[in-house]
Amino acid sequence: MTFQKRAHKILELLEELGEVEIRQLAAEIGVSEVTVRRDLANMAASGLLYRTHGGAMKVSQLIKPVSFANKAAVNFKAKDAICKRAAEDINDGDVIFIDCGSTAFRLCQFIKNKKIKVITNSLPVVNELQNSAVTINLIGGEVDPIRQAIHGTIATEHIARYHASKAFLGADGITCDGLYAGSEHEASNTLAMASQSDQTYLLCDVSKIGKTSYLKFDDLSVVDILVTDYNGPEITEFQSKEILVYSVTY
Amino acid sequence: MTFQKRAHKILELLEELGEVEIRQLAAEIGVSEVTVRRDLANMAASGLLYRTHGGAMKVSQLIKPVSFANKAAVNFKAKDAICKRAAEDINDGDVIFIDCGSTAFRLCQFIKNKKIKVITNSLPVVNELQNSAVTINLIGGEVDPIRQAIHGTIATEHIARYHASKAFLGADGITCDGLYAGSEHEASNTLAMASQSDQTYLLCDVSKIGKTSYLKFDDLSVVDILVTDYNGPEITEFQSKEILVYSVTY
DNA sequence: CATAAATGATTATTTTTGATTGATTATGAT
DNA sequence: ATCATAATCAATCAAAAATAATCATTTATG
Repeated sequence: MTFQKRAHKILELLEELGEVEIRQLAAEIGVSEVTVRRDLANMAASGLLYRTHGGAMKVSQLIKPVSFANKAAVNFKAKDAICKRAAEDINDGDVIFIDCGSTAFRLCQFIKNKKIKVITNSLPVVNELQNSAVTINLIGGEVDPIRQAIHGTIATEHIARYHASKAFLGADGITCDGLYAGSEHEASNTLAMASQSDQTYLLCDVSKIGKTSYLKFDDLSVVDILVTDYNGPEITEFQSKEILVYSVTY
Repeated sequence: MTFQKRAHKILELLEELGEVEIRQLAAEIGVSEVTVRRDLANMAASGLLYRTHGGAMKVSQLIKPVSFANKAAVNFKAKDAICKRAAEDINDGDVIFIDCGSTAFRLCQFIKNKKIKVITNSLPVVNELQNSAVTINLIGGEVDPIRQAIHGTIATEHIARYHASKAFLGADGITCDGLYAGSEHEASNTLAMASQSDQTYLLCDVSKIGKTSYLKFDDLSVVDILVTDYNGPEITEFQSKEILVYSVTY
């Protein structure tokens, strides 16, 4: 039983039940709880599900605003520190892209009072910024019910009609070779946003650094600034590729 | 029983009852009062409810933007009856437009189990159809924070790229002379949806019949079917304009 | 065969929960 | 109004459960 097969099974059960327990999954799939936990961590990082204490639930079942439930989210302290640093570069009057994904989502809390325009394909971002000072443009297209984001060719084309001063992007993994995504849709949206903005920020907590996923979609050429809580040896490699690195601590 | 699950339960009970006591919640959910108190503190901090001595209260409707999502909405019985009748015409395989507005929103509950594609510019519709059998396409563009909908020229252009078999539209007012809207944006979206679908249904409860608003945007030529709880004299006039009228009672 | 990756067992750490206790707040009688 | 009583609350602590981290073992892969 490979990871892909288990992931499929888990998503199936999740779709059917809305929420699942680790105990239950381990028994159902026939692997140890440790493995299930690892799988869930992976899938949560890709935005396929929301990790709870003892199990997982569908992202779409989260209570809105999502920031409420997210207090217990994976690695949220690192993500908050990253986003706080990134938000310092956002000024009134800016037009920014915000990518979908749990990391970029945490940017919302730091920009609520800024007079900016946010263009996003993430439904949680829209919900979160609902009653804030920012004006929101939502990318149109197919709704991905699992990731809670807008995807598809129409979405990608729609992004191309906008232009922003800064883009705040996420990725499933990043190595010195490039960026990795969990799905083609996400990759093309991320790339589209990058190409339509003056500066692109990549928000990556330590768990993403050095990690690869099934689809490599960029050789790091689109990334201008990497914001991360990681400070290991790869940092200099990123810098040698003309990437400015913001190292944050918390 | 995780925190998220309890939060759901609490919000559910709160929505139903208006206010709840800690004793009651503890018994209902099957956890200690201490835990309930902790949950309520968390939720109150996020503005999901008001904490009272011994329990909690629902936050006032004024503060919540999506006011038409709950049963307290205006005239909901008539709207439900209208939408129920309209939903009978929706079959598996259909592609339909759903307009923004409180009336069309109530269509959601009747189509959750249909295998259809819904194209909409209404954020509450997207939220409501989240865990349903339907696939959703969201119109892109500017987010109107008051109406909870997407509008603007990009939105109108985006609608033009789709085609649907049926469109379920709303209006601020309808007379024998035409349709009235409260804003240009809404009007152009409604018109765009109408022109891109084979059949257009207008969902209007009695309070809209005979009412005018500041912008007349159509002379009834785009309306194929009017679904309403009104059964006064104007009905024959609508019929004489080649509009099929579904009169519902409740 | 050697290396790398994935899995499972074990242990330490963290999170969650519920009980207890003293402080605070509401209620009603005077 | 004031006080006494009862209820609720916040804080602390301990137990249980879940998680993260480490290491050994198994399984794949070149």
